[in-house]
Amino acid sequence: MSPIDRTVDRFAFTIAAADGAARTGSIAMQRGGIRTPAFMPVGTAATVKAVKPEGVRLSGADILLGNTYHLMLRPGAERVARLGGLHKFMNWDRPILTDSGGYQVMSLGELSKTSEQGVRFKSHLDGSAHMLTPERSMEVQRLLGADIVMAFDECTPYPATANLAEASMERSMRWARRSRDAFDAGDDHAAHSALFGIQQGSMFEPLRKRSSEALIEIGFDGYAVGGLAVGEGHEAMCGVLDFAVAMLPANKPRYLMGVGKPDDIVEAVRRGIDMFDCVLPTRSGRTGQAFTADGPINIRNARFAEDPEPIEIDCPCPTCADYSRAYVHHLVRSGEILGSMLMTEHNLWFYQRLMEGLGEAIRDGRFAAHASAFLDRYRIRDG
RNA sequence: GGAGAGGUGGCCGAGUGGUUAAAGGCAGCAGACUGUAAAUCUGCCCGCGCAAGCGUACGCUGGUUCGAAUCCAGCCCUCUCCA
Repeated sequence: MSPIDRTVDRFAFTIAAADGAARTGSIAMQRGGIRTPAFMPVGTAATVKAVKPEGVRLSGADILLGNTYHLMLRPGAERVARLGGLHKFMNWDRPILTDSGGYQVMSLGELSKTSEQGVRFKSHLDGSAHMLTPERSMEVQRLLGADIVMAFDECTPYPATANLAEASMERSMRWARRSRDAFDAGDDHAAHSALFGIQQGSMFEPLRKRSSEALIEIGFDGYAVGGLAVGEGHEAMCGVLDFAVAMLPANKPRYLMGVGKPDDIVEAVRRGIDMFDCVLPTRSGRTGQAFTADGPINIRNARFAEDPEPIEIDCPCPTCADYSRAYVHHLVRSGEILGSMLMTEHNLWFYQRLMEGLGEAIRDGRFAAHASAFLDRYRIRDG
């Protein structure tokens, strides 16, 4: 059984150091601490694809992400609960954050129908009908045993007109209220887990502002920025973060959902974001893209066929310790499972090292220099 | 020796008179991937050319036809079965 240490605070965020708007610290939770800025690997279906939980932990991750919608359909939240909860089920005893299904409102748009009550999904697996409401999303996340529960929202599609963005945001705020109420009714679960609200408002500053005020009024343990990295591009996203982050309480963790590429993360930390999740290191690993300090490379490219060097020189990850680009190139091209495993492992280590480097720089008061050095090097493509 | 089947672009494999530089798959060369409907998707893929286009091309050689990968004749080769 996953250890829950009830002598530890349910949820305590401490900022150890700040440099400009960037900050570093930790979140204490009963299943373990979370160092910030944090990157959470995505384990949608109760698995970070192609890596065992022990491998995820070795990369340096303190927390990972699971998904309400996917787990509700398969294997089913009640089944996971009968089996002792998600931590025990997947053999990860540290904190887990579960997304509420809000992203699937957008990504499965053609299979869903939204109303004030909630969202009716047609399962992408078998076409069966399912209803996800704020109340049901809270219940599913409680059954899973999530440590950080996300309010049920709608990830507003991009681009959205001001009118549509406003209507979508306002409904997400009503759902945030219902999420809060339903979460608080979950007694024992609520006693050792945390609830985050999600800011929406698309690209519009007044909407982001109103969303923030609504969330703060309700009160959450942490605040997420949602509805970004949905096609607007790096510059536009940074433009929104310029005003959106400061609208959220400085003494609570701020989580930028679904982000991102390494340069997105650097820019978001610069603006005061503490937590991230993204499928990129895992998905790209499976599709042949490896992240390096000199920018991403596609390991399938012919130029790596006889390259005896590791994916990234000086990388301390287990893949780079023992395997050459030529070998991984061969595995990925051959469709061998080990190729996905080695690539994913490297990318997860890269992301965790990125976060560590940012935290260190903040502690040392040299964030700006560190960020520009990183970005300069990252944007020069590896030759 | 007899009977039958067949030879198409790097490979496999559609195509039986014009809309075919020739479907599709694989391999190859690149690109994309952001709260995972993803071990996925997209583009290119005979030569020269930015392009229009030109040149080559469906075993080989001839022929029929306005027009042939497709029809005819001969030849070469492969496979299966029977002796």
